[in-house]
Order: sequence, then C-alpha cells, then structure tokens
Amino acid sequence: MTVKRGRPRSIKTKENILSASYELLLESGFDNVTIEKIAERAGVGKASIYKWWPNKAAVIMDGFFAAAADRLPLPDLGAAVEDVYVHASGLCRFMSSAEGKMITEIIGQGQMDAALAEAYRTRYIMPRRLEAIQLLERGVQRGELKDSLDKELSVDMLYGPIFYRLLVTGEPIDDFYVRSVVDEVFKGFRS
Amino acid sequence: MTVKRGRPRSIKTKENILSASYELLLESGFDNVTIEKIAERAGVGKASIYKWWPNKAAVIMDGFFAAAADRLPLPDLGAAVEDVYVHASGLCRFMSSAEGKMITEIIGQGQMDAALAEAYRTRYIMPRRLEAIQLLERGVQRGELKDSLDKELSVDMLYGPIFYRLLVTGEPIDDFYVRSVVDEVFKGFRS
Amino acid sequence: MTVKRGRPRSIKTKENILSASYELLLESGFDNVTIEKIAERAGVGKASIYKWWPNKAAVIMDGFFAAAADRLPLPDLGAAVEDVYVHASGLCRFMSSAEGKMITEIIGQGQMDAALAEAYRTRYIMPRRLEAIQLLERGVQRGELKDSLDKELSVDMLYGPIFYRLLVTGEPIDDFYVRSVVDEVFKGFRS
Amino acid sequence: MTVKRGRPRSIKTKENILSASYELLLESGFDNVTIEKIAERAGVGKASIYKWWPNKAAVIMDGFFAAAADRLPLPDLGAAVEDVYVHASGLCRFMSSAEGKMITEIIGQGQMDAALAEAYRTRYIMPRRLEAIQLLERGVQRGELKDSLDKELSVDMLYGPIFYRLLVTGEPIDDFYVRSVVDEVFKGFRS
DNA sequence: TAATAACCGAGACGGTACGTCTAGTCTTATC
DNA sequence: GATAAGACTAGACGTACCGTCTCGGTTATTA
Repeated sequence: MTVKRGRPRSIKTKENILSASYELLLESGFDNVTIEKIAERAGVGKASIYKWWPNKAAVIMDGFFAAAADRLPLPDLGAAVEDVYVHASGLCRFMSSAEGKMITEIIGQGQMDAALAEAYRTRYIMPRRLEAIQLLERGVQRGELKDSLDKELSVDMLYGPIFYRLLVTGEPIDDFYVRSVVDEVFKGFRS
Repeated sequence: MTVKRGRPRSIKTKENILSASYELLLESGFDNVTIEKIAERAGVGKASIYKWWPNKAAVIMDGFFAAAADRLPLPDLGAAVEDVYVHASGLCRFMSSAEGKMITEIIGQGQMDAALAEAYRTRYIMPRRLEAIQLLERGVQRGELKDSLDKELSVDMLYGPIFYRLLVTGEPIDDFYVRSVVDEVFKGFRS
Repeated sequence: MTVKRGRPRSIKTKENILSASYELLLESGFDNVTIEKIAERAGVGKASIYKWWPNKAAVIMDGFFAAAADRLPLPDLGAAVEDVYVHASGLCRFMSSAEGKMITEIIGQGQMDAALAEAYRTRYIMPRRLEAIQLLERGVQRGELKDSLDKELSVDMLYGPIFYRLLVTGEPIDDFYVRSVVDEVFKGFRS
Repeated sequence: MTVKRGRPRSIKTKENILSASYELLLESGFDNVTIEKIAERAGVGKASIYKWWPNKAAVIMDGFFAAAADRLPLPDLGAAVEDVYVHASGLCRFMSSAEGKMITEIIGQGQMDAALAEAYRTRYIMPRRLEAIQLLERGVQRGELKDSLDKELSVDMLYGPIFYRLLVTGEPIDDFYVRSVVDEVFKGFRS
C-alpha cells in the first residue's frame, strides 16, 4: 500500500460544509440553497465542495443525514400494533415540522434527479422500511398478528396514505387519521 | 364590465407557448425546461410568456393540462370494485409512462413551490379524487359495498400505496400489486 | 394634388407628444427618455408617435425646437463687436443651463445618428451661423470692421472655442473668457 | 499591503475583451456595440466584463485607448508655428478617418455620461492639450513667438474651430482651412 | 345622412439587450 | 497535496424598450 502524502483531508472542512448546508436548507428551502452560500457560510472554497460531492443535491442530502440521521428510532414497547401506531404518528409529527419539510423537498427534487432518489431510498427510506417490517415480524412471532399478514404490503399501506397526504394532497394528518389507517391495515390480522 | 381595449390576446401565441412547453417537458424533463427554450420553440418573445404566467412552473403546468387534461376517464362497467381496479391499474400504467413522469416531476417541484402544489391539487388531484369517491358511492348505492365503508379513507388507501411507490420507493407497480391493494382495501366491505 | 380625405391629424396629439418629449428630456436627459414614457405622459398610443416620426431622436429634437426655438435673438445695438459679445455671452449662459444641456446631448447623439445631425444643423446651427454672419456684414457696411475680415472663418473662431469647452474639455465659460475670444478674433480688423 | 489571494486576473481575458470591443466599435459604431457581442467575440462570460467595468461606455473607451493610445505624437521640427500646423492637420486627418469617428462618438456619448466625459478628458484631451501648450512654450523660448501670447487661449482657438466643425457643423476640414486658422491665431504674435 | 377613409388610444406581439445570478471549473498562494 | 480565495466560461433569469401589429372607436370629407 502506498504511503499517504500531502495534507490530509480536513475533517473540520467536511463538517463545516455539511452543517452549513443543513442550516441553509432549514432556513431557506431546497431551491434557495446554493453551493456559493454553503461555501461562504462554511468558510470553504467552492472547489472543496465539488471535490467531494458531485452536485448540490448530494451535499444537501449528506448535510441532512449528518444532522438528522438518528431520529425516530423504532419503539418496541411490547404490543406490535401499538408500536406501529406510536411510530407512525411520530413520523407524521416529524414530517409536518420544518425539518420534515426538508425531507419532502429532497424527495421532490428526487423526482428529477435519479441519483438523488437512489441515495435517499438507500439511506433513508429502505432502512426505515426494514425496521418496520422487522417490527411486524416480531408481532407475528409474539403471536399478536396472524401469520397470513403480508408484511411488505402492510408497510406500503401504512406509509402510503401518510406520504400521499404529505406529498400529493397536502391535507393535514392528525393522530385520529393515523389511528384509522393503522386499524384498517391490521383489521382481520389481529389474533 | 369594462370595455375591451387594445389588441386582443393572440390565441395562437398562447397555444404555441403551451404546446412548446409540453414538448420540452416531455423531451427534457422539468429541470431542463427553460423559459428561453419555450419562447424560442414557440416563436414567441419571452415577455409574452411572463405577461401571462408568473414563472416557469406555472407555464409548464398549464402546458401539461392543456395537452393531457382529458386522460383517464373513470370507467363505470357495472361492478364497483372491478371499476376501481381497472381505473387504478390504468393510472399506474399512465404514471409509469413518459407522460406520467411529467406528473411526478410536477408534484416533485410542488414540494418547493406552494402555488404550484395548490394548482395541481385543485386542477388534477382533487377532481380525480372526487370521481373515485363517487364511484365508491355508486357501489354502495347498488348494494355492492357495505354502507360502513369510509370512502375518503378508502381512496387514500388505494391511491396512497401507488403514489408511495411512484414517488418514494420507486419500486415498479404491476397489475398483481394493484390487485392486492384493491382486495385489501375492500376486504370486509363487500356485500 | 389629391384631396385630403379621412380624419385629419389631431393637433392636440401632436402638441401633447412634443411637450411630453420636451419635459422628459429636461427631467431625465436624452438617454433616459423612451418612446413609451413619451406616449404614456402624452396620453397617446405609441403608434401615433411612430406614425409621424421615424425614431426617438427625431421626436426629441422636434420637441426641443417646438419649445425652445425662438430663444436668443441676435441683438443689434449699434456696435457690431459689442453685439457679437452680447450674443456670445448670452449663448454661453444658455448653453450652461439645464436647457442648454439638452442641446449638447442632442449634438452628442448626433455623432452616432447622421439624420439627427443633419436635422439640428439645418434647423438650429446654420440659421444662427447665418445671423452671426449677417451681423458681421452690417459691421463692415457701417465701417466698424475692415473689409478684409473673413466672416466665415471669424464665426468659426468665435463659436469654435465656446463649443470646444462645452463639448470637449468641459471647462466653465465666463464672460471674461468670451471677451478674450471676441477681442482676439477682431484684433486687427477694427477700423 | 494585503496579501494577494485567489486566482489572479487573467491578462488574456482582459486583452480579449478590449480588442473585441475595439473591433466592434470600428465595425459598427458606438450605438451598435453591445456587451453581449463583446463577450461573444472575446470568448468570455458577460460577468467577466461587468466585474471589471461598470458599463458599456467604460469598456469601449478602455478598448479604444488600449489600441489607439500612442497615435499623433507632437512633432518638433524646429519652427513652432510649422509644428503646430503639421500637428493640427495630422489631427484633422485622423479625426476624419474611421478611427477618428470613434473618438467623436465617444465624445458624443460623453454628453450624456459624466463619468465617460471625465475619463476621456483626463486620458485623451488634457494630455494632448498639455503637449500643445509646451510646444508653444518652446516657440516662445526660442524667440519665434512673442512673450505676450496667451497659450491657453491660443490652444482653444486652434482646436476649437476644428472640433466645432467635426462635432457641430460637420463641414469638412482641409489643409487650407487649418492653415487659415493657424495663421489667424498667430497673427501679431510672430517675432 | 350614410359611407368611407384616415386617424387615434390602448395594448399585445416578436425581438434584443440589459445587468444579475448560479453552476461548475480552473489557477494561484498558503498551510 | 489539500485548501481558501476567487476569477473564469456558460447560460438562464426576469425586466425594459424597441418598432410593429391589431383591435374598437372617432372625426372628417364625399357621395
């Protein structure tokens, strides 16, 4: 292996870029963030950004995940259906906040940027989907849910209406609505 | 009403703008359409576009609706559940095509543009939602569906998973999937 | 000659255009006058301006002459040299005022617009030149000036230094300067 | 002095802009030069022009001086009056050429642009004036011209009629005319 | 007195250029 | 060799005017 020569990459620089990006996204919204403003606020040259990220969308998404990654851990309170409800209503609250707005904007931009879409699916959506499926799995193993439950489909039918309202119709989501969806999905699958 | 004065607005110009906009959207995608390219292709001055539309998103959406407005009429074959299935699978096919791609891009841009979102909700989403609800209504009246069906919720649970896949997970949608969703939604509500 | 048919040209419209043009020239300077602003202030359609004048410069010049034509009549007090001095110092005062500024701007624009130059030469410069020459003529006839005076050259040598300062060096012109020029020009030609 | 940081200004870019500007001025005249055409011909972004010059007039004037600065050196043949004549008739020939046309256009534009006027006075007119005065000075020192000659006034009375014809009356200037002016100015001042 | 012209105001139109902004690249000196 | 500073090309933005072109409507003369 070759020895590393020259000045090593500055961790500080990377962190500054990501946090500047996150702040700007939160303050101004996706469309109003520019690489130049990120560079200026981070006290960094534009080239240092382009060196490590291919374009604006990629930096913004990384900035978002660096700051917001570990939110919304799935609960495991004991009762699977109740866990799902708690998780889903927490998700709705988060998505309706200023921070959640950032996610819908990133998803929105993803409609025109395949690489971005691929990235947030891999890094954000799929892990959460997997966790949800495992949660249902536990419910089945604990005998709370019937074995015949189609877990993939159920997750779609839980998240689907929520994101549909968030992204498409824009209607507000309250706990009562979440409760209705959860009840409907598990109707007939509770032991 | 005030008297009409001055040269009247040219229908030809309006049509040229809208069709140029539509063509470019189809060819290059939302982000690559520019007002300048629309003006050039339409053989029109930029000012004539800004005179009647406030921004790019507004022209593009008008262009899309002028061209694609009357697609996807709801069927009424006799059996409500079957109608819903036919309609939903038709929607999926359309949304997965190049033309459907335009809609997901417009919805995507709507995440950063409240006026645009408001517009496509009023002009596209809500009318289709209403038709779907009426279709369910007919099913109830004809006795095919139970009276206890929550029609609003049902429509969310039909469209939700479909748009969730289209906009969020990006997974492909086939007829089998649509069939599963439809069956699940109406489970327990068929007379 | 063919008989005139149809609605005759509106005098009011013409006057409104010319006075609006003059006001705007005085207020904002040549470069900041636009046909649209003239039309608006005159309460007139743009086409009515283009109908009677070929371009902006032509309207502005007409507007100027309609308002300022009959200024600076040549004096005839008795002594030719004194008349020339009075006339020249009056010209300098006028040219140094806000109204005179309009003339230097028109002359300035004339450097890039041959038709405009031709027009102000014919309508403004040459008549004044002619009057000045006639004034010298009278001086010769009355025996105040020698017969050997080259009148054309003398007028150039009177006006030349004044316009040179006005247009080129921008140095201010006072009565003492005018007196010096006049004395120098007539040196050796007084009887 | 502060340390120089960042990429230094490209000399190539500056030169391309100035020479493109000069070429276009020569080809099309002041009014028909546009920043966009300069940028295109120079192979340069518009922003690079606006970065270093405030407006069109400033670029054009810089372009002109960069190309035409060192024309018309004052002669010193021995006899002051003859030197003045040679210089003045050379000036007239130059000013009547296509290149001279550029100067009259710049002076013309200067009537509406105080900064431009200030600039060409400082950089073009005044240096030449100073040289002419020094030339007369030498004539006095060598005893060819009387001590009583008002040098400032004399220069005005030499250049004045020439620029008056160039800028105002538009009459052509030939060597005979120049000779007449020179003779008249120095009449009574030759030793 | 009705028809016929030419005029007029309003304002939409196809264009051109403006001056600004951002993307993404390149160049220098510094660390 | 990575960095900050910042100049660079490219090209879209939204605005302002240009000079032309319809409209509906208004005055005159002519039939």
